[in-house]
Amino acid sequence: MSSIKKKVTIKQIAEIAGVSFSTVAKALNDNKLVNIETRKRNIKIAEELGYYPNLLAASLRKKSTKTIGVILNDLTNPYYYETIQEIEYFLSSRGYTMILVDSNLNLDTENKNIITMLSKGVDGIIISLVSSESKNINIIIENKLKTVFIDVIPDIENICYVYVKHKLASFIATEYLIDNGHKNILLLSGPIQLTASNEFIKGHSKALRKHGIKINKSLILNNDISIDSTSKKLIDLYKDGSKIIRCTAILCISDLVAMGAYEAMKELGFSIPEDYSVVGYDNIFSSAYLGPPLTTIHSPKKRVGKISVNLLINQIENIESSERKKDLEPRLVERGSVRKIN
Amino acid sequence: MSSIKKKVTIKQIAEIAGVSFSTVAKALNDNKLVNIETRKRNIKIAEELGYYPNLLAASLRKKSTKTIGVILNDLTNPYYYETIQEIEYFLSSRGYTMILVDSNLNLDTENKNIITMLSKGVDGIIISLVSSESKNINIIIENKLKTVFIDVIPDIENICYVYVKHKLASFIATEYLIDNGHKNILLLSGPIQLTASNEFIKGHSKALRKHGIKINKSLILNNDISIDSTSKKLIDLYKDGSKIIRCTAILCISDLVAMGAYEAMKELGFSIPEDYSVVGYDNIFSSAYLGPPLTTIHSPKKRVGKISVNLLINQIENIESSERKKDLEPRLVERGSVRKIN
DNA sequence: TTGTAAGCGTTATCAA
DNA sequence: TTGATAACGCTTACAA
Repeated sequence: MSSIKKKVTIKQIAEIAGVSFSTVAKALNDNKLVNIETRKRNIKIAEELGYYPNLLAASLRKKSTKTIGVILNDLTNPYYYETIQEIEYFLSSRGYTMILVDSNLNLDTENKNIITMLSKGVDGIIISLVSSESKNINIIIENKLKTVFIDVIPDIENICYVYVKHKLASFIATEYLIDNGHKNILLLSGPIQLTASNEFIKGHSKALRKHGIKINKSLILNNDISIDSTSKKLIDLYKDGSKIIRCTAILCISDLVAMGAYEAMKELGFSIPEDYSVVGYDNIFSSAYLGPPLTTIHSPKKRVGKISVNLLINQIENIESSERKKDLEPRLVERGSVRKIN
Repeated sequence: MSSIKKKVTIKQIAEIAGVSFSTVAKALNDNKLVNIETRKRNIKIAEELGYYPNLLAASLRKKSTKTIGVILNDLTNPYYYETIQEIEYFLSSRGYTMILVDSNLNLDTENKNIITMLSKGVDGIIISLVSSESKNINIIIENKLKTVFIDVIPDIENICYVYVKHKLASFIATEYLIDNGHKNILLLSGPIQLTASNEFIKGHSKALRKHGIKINKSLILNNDISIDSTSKKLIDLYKDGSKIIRCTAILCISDLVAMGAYEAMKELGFSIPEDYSVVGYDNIFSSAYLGPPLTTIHSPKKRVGKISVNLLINQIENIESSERKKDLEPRLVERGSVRKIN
């Protein structure tokens, strides 16, 4: 009320209410042991004074902050945006709040981020690791930090994770291309040190094998997952007269990469899908609106968010649930970037 | 080291080091009053034990959490993604960390979010309000919460904000369309209660007036800022035989709205820019890759993030800086969605 | 039903 | 140069 008011605490409320501050504390927590009248009166006074609890103090005492950390390996990737939205949504509906940090694909930053979460006392984290084999995993385990891994999953017993089957994604995509008559498929995978890159290649190879198509290693490329680097790569390849251009389709490990392919084709004067068919992976927000709309493998990004929150909170609140691992399946979304040939 | 270790505190370090815990505390904070040797030794022990400070305790005592709250009115809007990235980046480079919450365009949720930030003791907030006239602003002011307003700015003395001139945006866009021969421009603005919607209309009208074009109120529409609702609206309008379709250009308050226009045109069998020219506003990530690439007014989303962090931290750390208000200018980005007519 | 008091893990003041 | 101690604002046994 007064304009020079200091932050109000339970002690001040206690003074006004004429009870001890511990009674106020109980009252504000709606403790049934406190007389209903006292409770009401204290709550009323608290409201009038504009009281809000100091959660730092409470957390210090209770050893629970009701906040969880979200550590992403690359916030720049639009892939994560939908997941973040869902995480925020479900977290808040469960009474939690989110600290969001970016590791910038850097192991040291990731390490720093994990320590920060520990220091700030989060109840748990949801993390997409920079690498599935980093030492940073040890910090998590040694400190018994409750965590759900998403996107990149370390190969460790008994961890809790939500995964999307990358191998299946490229398998589906490749079969789809084959069904549409494509035999010369250029595979644009990600950085070679990324587990996901290799899995994507495996699924692709598996589909080729299944259909009796010879695997041509020169048609499998590892490159950064970004529009610009993909576009540049493709243009360079073309200018160097690579035979890669004899392919009829391009399968990309990410819609971002597919967008890079779009850019390159535009630059080179080819059109999609007339000259080259393109299939992406992720189905990010914008893919449906590209010219032409991108045929892609949908990754259930929102479900990843929702489920990871559930797994994590169940862990934290010791809610009965044997589930600790979720492998989600991607699915084909047919749009306009693939042409049937024969 | 031991597998059943409890969280290590300065007391345990003190015991091992054979000094008092307060000496350890000073040592770990690199206090020069502590003997250099003691300092080194304590730090070494801390490292060996895998110590990390309990920031809850420190914050409670120091009254600073080194975390700032980011409260967005609609996390679902891709517009915010780049801003979030920048905020995270600059915050972390200044040693701060971010709590991110979504108000879902709901005043009660916004209120709850602000209280949460207060309770969690954030050092300040960056907020895009649900409404520029909400009572929630009072909570912020009464509690002297350091804040930077972005995107929607309340009309109040002496606040700190980063703004993008919406009026200028639509002015630029309209002039550009006029320069390209368009006189019948359909303006797709946002919800009528949004200040931004009105400013967008004002800038548009100003440009029309400047060029002696009569303002036709029936060509100004208020509608939700979303792809689907825009698309639906336009299709309905067309089917109802509205004369709106006699326009030659559509100016949209957001790229999202422009995307809705794209969808509608596709559905209706019109093509852009041949049949209708379209101009957007925001220049979100995907706009450059639409078919055709969207001509739009670029909003400096990243700069909003960067500057808001600077203004906020300067406030918090009492760094000399008279700046409290920043009005950023949008600029035209010509791409392929506008046709020159005569 | 209410109150006392200890404790959460730090920081910071003052004394030794 | 180091140590004792109070304090930050709350929760929670336990006592009254």
